[in-house]
Amino acid sequence: MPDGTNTGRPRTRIQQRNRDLILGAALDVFSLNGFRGSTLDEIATQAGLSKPNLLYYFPSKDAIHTELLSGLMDTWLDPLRDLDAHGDPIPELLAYVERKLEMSRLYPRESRLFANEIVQGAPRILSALQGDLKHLVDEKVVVIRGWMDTGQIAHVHPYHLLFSIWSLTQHYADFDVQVRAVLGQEEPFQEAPAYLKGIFLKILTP
Amino acid sequence: MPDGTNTGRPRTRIQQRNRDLILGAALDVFSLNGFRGSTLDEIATQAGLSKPNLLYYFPSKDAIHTELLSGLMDTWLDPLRDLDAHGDPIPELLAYVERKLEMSRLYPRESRLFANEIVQGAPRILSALQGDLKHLVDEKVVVIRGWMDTGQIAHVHPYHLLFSIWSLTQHYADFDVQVRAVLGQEEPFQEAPAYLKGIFLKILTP
DNA sequence: CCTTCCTTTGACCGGCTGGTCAAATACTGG
DNA sequence: CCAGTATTTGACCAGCCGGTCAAAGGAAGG
Repeated sequence: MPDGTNTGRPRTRIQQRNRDLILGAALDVFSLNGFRGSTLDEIATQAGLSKPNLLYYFPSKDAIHTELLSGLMDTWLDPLRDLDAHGDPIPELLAYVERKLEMSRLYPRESRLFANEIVQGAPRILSALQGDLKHLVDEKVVVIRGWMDTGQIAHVHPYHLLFSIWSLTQHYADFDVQVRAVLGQEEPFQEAPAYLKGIFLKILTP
Repeated sequence: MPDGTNTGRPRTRIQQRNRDLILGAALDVFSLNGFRGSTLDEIATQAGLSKPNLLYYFPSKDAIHTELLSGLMDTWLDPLRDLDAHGDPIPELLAYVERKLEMSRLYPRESRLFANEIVQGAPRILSALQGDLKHLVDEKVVVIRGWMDTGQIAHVHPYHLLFSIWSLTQHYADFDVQVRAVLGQEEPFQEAPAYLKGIFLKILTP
């Protein structure tokens, strides 16, 4: 019956299991090759299912990708949502940096999926970027500007400050190969938290 | 005659022109879709040539990609090479940041080509990362450590410092779509130089 | 003008692409 | 155990993929 499965039925264990298998495999493949560079055969093999079986659960390659992206968008913005306007500004921002870095460490595939999509022009999520993302950012920038105006943190361009946080934290997931090639033995995530905390403290201290 | 054209012959105007056309078109296409997501037909169309004509000048899709990457690697590392051990440390590092940011502004396609390659696991340039790149970085890190030990700049993890510079500057090329979606009207490269200069001054001041 | 070499192309190839379908198989409630 | 439904699959399709090739078209020197 599945595919879109818009009928409000509750989804059986086997449906749940196979959808999870497919989405997991698709995350592996899409995050490594981008949308156009990935094939259904590869996803099917990775998931341990046959290709027609994939298409029994999802109507198309596009649908799998869209499902992944839209499911991820929320999770990805959660750390920013949790930035508390009523918290202590500097610890609050440092905690945000830490949460974002933790996302890179725990969910590198998700980070790379986004990176691929955006590097390649964000054809499928541009509207989400201009909508949900921009609105959330605008809202939080008001908070940050407030902290700056009351002298609680240094005055820097708030949008570019957020870009810095995204860029620096996601770098450890997206450019993992390069980071490891340069570091050699050293584990990237051993020093990264302290390093980032240190530099953002300098950036934010008034 | 072309293809590999290992014969030492000087290359005619028409050969030069068509090779340039192909490499330019390939840069457009590869940087937007990654290697596997790009097709020879697309590159040929973009170059205004027929597909067999492409393959008259380059032996394979792979060869075009490799040519682009290896040609780019040097250019990409030039700003770091120019970091002068005998210069004034802080201005020297800020100038490096500026050069890297300028690269993102002027050569976003090249930046995205690298980003695609590395995000996707750097299958074709891993050895260059572990070789040329690592050696150059190791060499410059010695210089930077020297500056730290003599108290001329603040003590921070030198490798992660370089990652920061790469990450922050390349972000404006690689995530251009997202940056613009969030900023709305404002031109990213209007505020970016001053912003980055400001934060790196804070990071580096002892 | 002819010859020679460089350049361009249309037609073609086997293999892979996303996707379909009917038939076979497993699972479930009665 | 059976009926009915959910799941799985082999065979298949048209179109695209990277790449080949023989033959045609151009340029340039003698």
